[in-house]
Amino acid sequence: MTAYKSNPKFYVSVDCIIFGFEDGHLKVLIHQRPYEPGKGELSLIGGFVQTNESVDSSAQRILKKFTGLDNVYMRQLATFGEVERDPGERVISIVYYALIDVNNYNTQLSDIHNTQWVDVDEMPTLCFDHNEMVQKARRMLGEKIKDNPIGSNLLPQYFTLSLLQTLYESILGTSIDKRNFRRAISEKEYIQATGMIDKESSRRGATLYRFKK
Amino acid sequence: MTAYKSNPKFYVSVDCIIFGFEDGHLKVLIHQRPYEPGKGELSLIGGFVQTNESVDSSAQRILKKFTGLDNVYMRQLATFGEVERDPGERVISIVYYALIDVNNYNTQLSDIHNTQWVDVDEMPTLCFDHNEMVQKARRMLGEKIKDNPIGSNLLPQYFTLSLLQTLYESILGTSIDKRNFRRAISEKEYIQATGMIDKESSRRGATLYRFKK
DNA sequence: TCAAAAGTGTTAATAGTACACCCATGA
DNA sequence: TCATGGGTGTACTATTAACACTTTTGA
Repeated sequence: MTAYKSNPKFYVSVDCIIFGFEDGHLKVLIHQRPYEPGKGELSLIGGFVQTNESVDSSAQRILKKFTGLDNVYMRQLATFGEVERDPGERVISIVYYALIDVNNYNTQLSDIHNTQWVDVDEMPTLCFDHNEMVQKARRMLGEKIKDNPIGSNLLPQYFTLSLLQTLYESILGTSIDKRNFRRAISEKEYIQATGMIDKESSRRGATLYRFKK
Repeated sequence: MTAYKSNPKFYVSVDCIIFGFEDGHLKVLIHQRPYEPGKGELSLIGGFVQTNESVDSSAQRILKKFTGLDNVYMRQLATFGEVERDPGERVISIVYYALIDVNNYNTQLSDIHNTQWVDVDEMPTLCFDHNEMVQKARRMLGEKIKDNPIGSNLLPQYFTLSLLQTLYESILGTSIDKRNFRRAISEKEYIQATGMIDKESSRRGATLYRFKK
């Protein structure tokens, strides 16, 4: 074990890109950094890895602290390790992205931590390298949605195909032909129609779908 | 800056999965761990991140130390952060994979560090979570080769299409139809025929190709 | 003369893209 | 009655997959 002793140790942080889908737009949860350096600047949700937890657990703990949520879709994105990335001290940051349903998280916690949703297409300047992290996460999400049913994590349990299409469009940043989209979705076994009709979003009413589990 | 002080620090290591292509097989460079814990066990090439270098630079330094090579294709794979992953002390490991030409690296360094190439399809048991790292890197490589000209990093400057096909087959773990393969390759603008003929590998002789840069 | 690797086209199936109109309803 | 979003099918194009024989040459 003494062989390790000659090496330096580092602060290791976790930063989370928490995606949500609201008003037809893909959004990211951010807040004001509560301490120096960069106090008051906009920042991703983050925290430091502790000794008694794995890095993955740390990410889960942080997500729960800010949203109240457990058992969330979360994946490791990448590690950011530039020497000067944090102007205060050397911190190596391991970045995760998570997908949550904006209608189902703890808004009290949101108030406490002053979090807010910002449109991923209109990201303000964030502190440090956080904008770069968001860009990378967004590209990853675009790759994922092509063959993973990740929409289930961003949408309410029941949803119309129009809403699902809007989600795809906002993640991919493109517009999609309605008929082609509906055909493609109907071929996916993990999305199924319920008998229910949504009368909120249109006069005629739209079939509600859900993800199989 | 004092806000960070209450948090723990960690050893951070870099482990490299160095891929090479030899005798028609995809191989990984490993060696015997030179210190405890696990001294003498088989291990990926690795080392500790130092204070004066970014994590990326650290990976480059380690690669150079073991192979003598600079300017190598190397990408970050993932970070492994389980609490007990290293039985000695808590070490968070950031994993990279690299592609090198087995005919063009420093074999003196290889002797010094006792490195050896092992077939990725016949991996021995490595220490800690290193086998898991290799598996993940291999999957990543399979994804990459589908639309990146990464073969240029694993092959000599001039190569036959048969050799290129064998490379693809060993990375993807499948067999590929020769005519379909050659048509697909001929449509890629980054691979071009030279006028040269290789007379080593066959009686008839095969056209030598190269990657454009 | 024969073993060994090089080289070469066609057809079928599948996936993706483009495109426009009628329907049901509540205000 | 009309504005709003819901719902539907077909033709074209591009990509992928399956498949077998001839050529050249050194031993």
